[in-house]
This record gives sequence, C-alpha cells and structure tokens, in this order.
Amino acid sequence: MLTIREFAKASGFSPTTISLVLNNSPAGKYISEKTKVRIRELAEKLGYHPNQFARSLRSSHSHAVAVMVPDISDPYCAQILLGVGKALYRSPHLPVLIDIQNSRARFRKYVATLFERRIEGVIAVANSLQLQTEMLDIFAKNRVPVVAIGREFSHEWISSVSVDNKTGAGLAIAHLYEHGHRRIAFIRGPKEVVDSAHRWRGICEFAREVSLPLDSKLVVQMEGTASSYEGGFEAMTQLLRKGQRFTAVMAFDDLTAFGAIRALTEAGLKVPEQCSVVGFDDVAAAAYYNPPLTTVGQSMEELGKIGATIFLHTIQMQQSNGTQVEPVLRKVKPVLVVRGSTSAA
Amino acid sequence: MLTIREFAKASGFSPTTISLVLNNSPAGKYISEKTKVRIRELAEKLGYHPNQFARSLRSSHSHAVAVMVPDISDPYCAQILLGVGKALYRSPHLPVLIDIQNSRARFRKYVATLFERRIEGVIAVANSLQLQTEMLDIFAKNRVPVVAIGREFSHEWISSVSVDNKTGAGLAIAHLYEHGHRRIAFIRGPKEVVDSAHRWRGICEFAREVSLPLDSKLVVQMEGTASSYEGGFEAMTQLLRKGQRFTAVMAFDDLTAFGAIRALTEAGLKVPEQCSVVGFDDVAAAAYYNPPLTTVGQSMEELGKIGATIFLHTIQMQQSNGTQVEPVLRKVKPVLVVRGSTSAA
DNA sequence: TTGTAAGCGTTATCAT
DNA sequence: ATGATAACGCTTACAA
Repeated sequence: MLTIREFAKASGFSPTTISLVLNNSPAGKYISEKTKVRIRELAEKLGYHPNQFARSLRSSHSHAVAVMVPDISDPYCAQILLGVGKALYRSPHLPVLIDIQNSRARFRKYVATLFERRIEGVIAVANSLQLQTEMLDIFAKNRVPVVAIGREFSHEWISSVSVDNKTGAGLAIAHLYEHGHRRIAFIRGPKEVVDSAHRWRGICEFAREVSLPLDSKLVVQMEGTASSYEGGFEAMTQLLRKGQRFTAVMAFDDLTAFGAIRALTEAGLKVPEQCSVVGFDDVAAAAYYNPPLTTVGQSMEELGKIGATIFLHTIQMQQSNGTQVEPVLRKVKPVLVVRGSTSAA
Repeated sequence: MLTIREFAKASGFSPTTISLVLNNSPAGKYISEKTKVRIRELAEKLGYHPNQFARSLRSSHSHAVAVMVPDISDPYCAQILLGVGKALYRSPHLPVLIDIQNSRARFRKYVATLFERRIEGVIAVANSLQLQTEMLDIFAKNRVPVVAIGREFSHEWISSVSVDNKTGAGLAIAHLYEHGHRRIAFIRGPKEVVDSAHRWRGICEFAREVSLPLDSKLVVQMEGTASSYEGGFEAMTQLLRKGQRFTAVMAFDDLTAFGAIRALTEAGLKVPEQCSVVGFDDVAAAAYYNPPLTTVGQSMEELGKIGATIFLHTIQMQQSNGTQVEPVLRKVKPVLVVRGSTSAA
C-alpha cells in the first residue's frame, strides 16, 4: 500500500500539494487546475488510497456510525437497514453494523469496540425491549448522539423515530368497519412489546367513536416476549375453540396474521370469504402470502431514512455549534395497504 | 476521550506498563498480578478505550472485514449475514457491512472506501450475477483474501462456499417421485442465475436414473434476471392455461413456489390435495406460508459461518506464513425440509 | 507552489 | 516495573 510520501516521489509532487488537492482543502485554491487533474489521475492510476487511520488520528473524525439491530435476520430490521444505508450513502459516514443478537453480553462487548473505534453516533433499532433505554445512555453520556428507531422514546438526549401505532391500528379497524364487519376479533400483542398498548388504544378509540362494542370474548392476549407465527396460530386456535362467531380478525402484526390465517385455513375456513384478516407492519412476505395480506404499512425503509437523517443533522449541529443538541422526536404516519385477505362481511 | 498518557497520570502507572498489561504483551510477564488487575479495573472505571486508529496505524492491522451483499433487504442475504456475524464474533475482526444495492456505482465507491480503511478481507454474497467475478479481482490482486458465498467459483485466488444445487434438486424430485408423482411440472429459474442450470442437471439425472420421462410441455422457463413471486405466478398461470395435467410442481426457489401456490389457489386448486409444490432455499417465510412449504433447505446461516471461517483461516495462514494461500472451495449438502405443501399423488 | 516539521495516540525497544 | 524515544501516515501552519 502506497503512502503519501511514496506517491509524492513517484508523481513528482510534494506530499503537501497532494494532500491539499485530494482533500479539496481551501488552502489549495492557488494550485493550478492542471496540477489538480494530474494528481487525481495519478492517484487513480497508481492506486493511492490515503490511510484512514492516519487521517482519523490526525483529524479525530472516524466518519463511522454504529447501526445497531437486535437481530439482523429479522426482516423488519433489514428494511430499516436499507433506509439507513441509503440515507448514509451520500454522506461521508460509514455504517458499522452491530448485530446484538438479542444478547446483553454481545451488547456490552460491542460498546467497548465502538468506543475504541471512536464511533460518531448510534442509530439503534429499538423495537425489541431487549434494547433497554439505559443501555443507550452510555453513548449519550459520552456525547455520542443516539437515534432510536421504532420505539417512542422521550428522553433527555435520545432522538427517536417511530410509527404512529395508535393511528395505524385505527386505520385497520376502520377498514374492517367500513366493509361491514361488526363482530371483530383481536389478537393483542405481547405485553412486553411497547407497541401493543399503543395499537390497542387506537382500536378502543375508534370503537368508542362509532359506538362499536368490543366483546372481550373476542380478544386474545398473546403470551411470550415476542410476536410470532406460532403465537398467531395458537391465538386463533383458541378463538375458534371458544366457538364465538366473528367475521374478521385484527392481528397484532403480520407474522401473527400469517399464523392466524394458517389456523383458519386448517379449520376449513376461507380467508377472506368467511373471515377477513388484517396485519400490521407490511413485511415483504405480506405481499406474497396466500392470500396476500391486507395490513398497515409502516415503511421501515422510511423510518431508517429519517433516523439516519436525524443523525446527520445532529452531528452537523454538534460539530459546527459545539453545543449539545436537543433530541428530535418524530412520528411517521402509517398507511393502509389493502390486499386480498379482507373483503366485505 | 482519555489518552493513554492521561490515563497513566490519573492511575499513577506509566504508559508502558498500561500498554503491556492491556495487550497481554509477552514483555509484560514480569508485571505483578496485582498491578495487572488494578490497571484493568481502573481502565474500566475511568472509561479508558485505546484509540483503534492509533493502534491500527502502528500495527497496520485494521481487524476489519468487508461483508458485501447485493441487497440487505433480501432475506437470503440476511440469513447469511447472521452466520457470518456469529462466526466473526469470537474473532477480533469487525464486519463492515457493505450493501451494494445491486449497483455498479455503489460497488466502485465502496472499493475505494474499503482500501482506505485497509480492510483485511472480503466476504461477498455472490448469488446475484450483479456481482461479477472480475469485480472481486481487484481485492484478490491486492492480496486481500476474498471468499464468495452462494456461487460455485473456480478462480485462481478466490475461495467459495455454495450449496450443492444438483444434489438439492435431486432430493426434491426424489421426494415427489417417492410419493407417487409421475406427471411433474417444472418452473426453471432465469437463465441469468447460475444456480438454475445446476438444479436442472440434478433433475435430469434423477429422471434418467428412474426412467421418468420429462415432458417438455410441463416445463416453463422463467424470464428476467431474478427469481420472483410474480415470476412464479406467471409461470404457473401459463402452465394452467396449457391445460396439461400434472400432480406436482417443482419451483425454482421458494419465492417462485409462493407465486405458483397463489396462482393454483386462485384457479381453485388445493395445495397439496390437488397439486403438490416444492421450493428451494427454505427462506424464513417458507415455514409460515399457507400451506407451509416443502422445500430444499440450504442453511444460509451455515454458508455464512463457513465463509467467515474460511476467511479466518486464510488470514491466519497469510499472516503467519506470509505466503499466498490456496483458495478453498466448499460445497454444502442441502437438506429436504418436508412441510405441508406436498402429499401423496 | 513546495518543503519542513510538529503532532494525533499507540506500541516497541532500550536503558534504567 | 518504568521512563524516554522513535515510528506508523497524514494534515497543516509556516517558511521559502
């Protein structure tokens, strides 16, 4: 690997000139255009790549951002990563993916790694409760800006972007109501997942508005700490066993909805003809399901983009003003995506 | 952020001692255990994190590996990343996720970034043809070890891990055959995807062995450059329109199978009662599908783990021997995963 | 325009 | 067990 001095020797220019040109330094404004072009050409041709370690050491800028996810194989996270990546792409910042694998131990190990690498910010997917607020404190305390994605935070230092769960749940139930459904069953999310409560509130509010009675016999509470296909299957099986009549189901999220549809199908009930089903999230598989799932989309990609943008703003403020920046709190509007799993009652 | 000298002042030990202890240097063997413990305690307490840039500059070890994927939001990639992450976790290497987004421009930009960051290796998910062999050459030429995952390579410098597509396809068709299916339809993958040909060869070989005639009227070739849900849907619609009888379908992969099942369902045919369907890959959604999909699993996580392990071996060899290392070529045995989408003819 | 030299934080070598 | 010092490659102020 070429050093700037070797490159200087080989090209006949001085290290100073090379550095000025390659960094577009203001001090280099009197260097002739010809020289600049020549230097860039030669750098390309000889394969000179300035050593980032030396650069960072000198400038104390790492241009690295940690992007932290509870589980990389979760499509919800993947979509967010996509958005974060796109937003960061045009910036000088390199995302460092940190996959916590829902493990405290991993998190702790990575904290050290990140400080050693002088990370300039943390963008954390925080939908899972595994990632406690206190865990992110350590970054905020060290003046590393933190943006949480997917959980409604209110924290002295931490910014956040999340979907408006209440409105989303409202959209879903309104859709069913408008299609004539009156006996609607609900599969509530696990208590440990913050979104559950917000979504339930949206449902209650809509029900009150249109004076739709919520029959507690049609409500099932999922157990466990995470939503899942199996959970949805179980919940629906339970509902069917009770023998209650209903023409539609609102599942906590898409995976739950998949499980529910599967249970309905096995029981010989056709979706949507005999029972409509709505999900939440709009994971990629929702569009491919059999039948394609009507759901509330929260554009994870958008969440990611917004999160990254907040980070970029924050870091820019911090570096120009030098002041601690107020955290930003954003809520994204959800969108109803109508597909084949719902029909008129 | 504390420097080693500040930490030395604050702790009363010398920078030398601190460095020796924190790095477990052999030269530090005569330092008392008590001192060692004390220094580690204080480092923790005062939050001393050695600056990696300085360290890397000095040692010319970045401990960074590029993990390159064509598209982070593809679950196939996500599963591989999971495996890579797990294997790398216990090593000193930090994965740097590079999401190419199927774009040449992005690839080129990242190449520069990676050289600047003195990446020590590249682990690339290469199932998509977007990632050409020649593109990876630039790393290999600069003595950066490259491991390709998901494509059978034979290259002078590049190692690779991939599933044995031929055997996999053989497993799938054998499963159908053993369940009494004789009129089997095939949805062949796009010509641009390398796997397609290998899988087809497995099918032909099995058919020859058991003297099963392959009726060309039951074979559809997918168009386009990638497999997809829509492609499967189209292909199946085409098959049905021809009016040919068949009791089972082998789809190119899981997404294709989902599309095919959807088309069958819409045509009023029950899966698996009236038509069995087999996929390939075993993406996460396969287990959740309606009905759950019988498929050939290729454990992407395993592929990732193996890929990362090959990298770790290679880099270790390279650093101890200093010699160029022979590339490793590994094929992973696929596994038949029987679920609900297939039954006896 | 270019050369010189200091300094970023760490580690390694020597001498103490 | 420690202190002094050089070196890793780059940027930048200053001098030429």
